[in-house]
Amino acid sequence: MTDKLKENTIINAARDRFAHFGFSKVTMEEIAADVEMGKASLYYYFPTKEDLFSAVISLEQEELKNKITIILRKQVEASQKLRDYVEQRLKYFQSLLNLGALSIQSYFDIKPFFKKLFADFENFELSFIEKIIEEGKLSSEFDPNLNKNVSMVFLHILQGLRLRMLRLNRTIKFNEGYYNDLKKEMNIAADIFISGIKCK
Amino acid sequence: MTDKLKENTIINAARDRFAHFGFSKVTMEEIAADVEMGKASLYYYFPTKEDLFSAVISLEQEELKNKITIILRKQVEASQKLRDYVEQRLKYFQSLLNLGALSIQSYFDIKPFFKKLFADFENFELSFIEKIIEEGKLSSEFDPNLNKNVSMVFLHILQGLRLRMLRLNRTIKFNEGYYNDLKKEMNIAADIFISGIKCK
DNA sequence: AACTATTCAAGTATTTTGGTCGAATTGATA
DNA sequence: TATCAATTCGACCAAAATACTTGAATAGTT
Repeated sequence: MTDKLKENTIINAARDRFAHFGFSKVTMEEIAADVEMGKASLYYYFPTKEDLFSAVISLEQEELKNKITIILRKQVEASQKLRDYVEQRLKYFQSLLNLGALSIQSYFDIKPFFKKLFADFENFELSFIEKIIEEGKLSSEFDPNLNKNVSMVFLHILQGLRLRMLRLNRTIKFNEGYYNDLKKEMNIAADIFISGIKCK
Repeated sequence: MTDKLKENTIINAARDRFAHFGFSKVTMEEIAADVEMGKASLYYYFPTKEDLFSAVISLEQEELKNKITIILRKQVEASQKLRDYVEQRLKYFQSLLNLGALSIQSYFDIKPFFKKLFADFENFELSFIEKIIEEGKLSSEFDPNLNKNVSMVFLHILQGLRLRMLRLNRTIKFNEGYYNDLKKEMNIAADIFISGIKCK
């Protein structure tokens, strides 16, 4: 097995564990056992547990980026693309929750090693939204005189809604009910927003 | 809130946690937080973590006992009752797995504080099977000259199949695939057994 | 043979966590 | 109000778990 392949094996095993138990509940030894290695061998590939976790998060982000890129290429109107984005983004949020990457405090008291990862991703998202809105302007679907920060505002609205739900989410798992509530809320917010930036 | 009620609140919160993460992955502090108490208050009701866990197991067992008792009262032939029992018992097995009560080693190297709990339950099961088989004999569905240990053998066959599957179950969760395999296997075994004790 | 990449058993240092204790609080009763 | 018992929790401790290291062994390559 090649080096890169083994790394992926580890990342995938780690993802399965994290997705089920969350970051703090998974030990390096367990992951090592999953891939049938000694614990120390894991440290050969990933210098810290956090690095391994970062790799998992990166993978998740990469997957979302792909999905988002696909949305961008679709032959639908810009407002539909925004709606699709909202949906995919919510799914990603849920998987982060399961991974144990998010909690009320970790969202504020965010560890330094995650900061960059999330910041980069946020930039990607922002430029994605900007592209769609630009597209909508060009096709006369959206008002051409929109404030240039409108993309950022949209991004922040979604972030705010998620954060709010995170605060409520004191239970073990982000359960189905909460998830659907948040989904509805997001869709409504997106609809209003889209309607608000459309040409009158 | 009364004393008994608070106890149940704790047990239920604990059950939710254990069902999701397993015994070893749950801390008393987490359970305390769930019921909005201090950790020390939990120890007021349950002197040890194992005691709390026992209470959860007891609850599960009680629920299975109820289901089994209902089966006994049904107006169906004895062989069908046995099949119903096999199904319910398998579900209970799965929930124990999720609670983290079972693992390959814990099945052999069973902790003393569980021993009695499981032993009592096994006796209940045995007498349940005996009743059904007696019933089948009376209605001439089963061979009246059966060896008196036939109930115990049936019980042990099921135990053996579960134990075997437990050994295979090295992954994180007893996944759907394994579960269905075990279910099929159990049903086949039950069918053969039933056919074997029927009147010819 | 010489060298590099990889593995792991057996550590160490730190954190977590099961469990305790005594003081504070609540609430009923007289 | 005073008293007493039931209940709660902050702060603590000892033991266990766990992130991470080290150094030596092994596998693989040239």
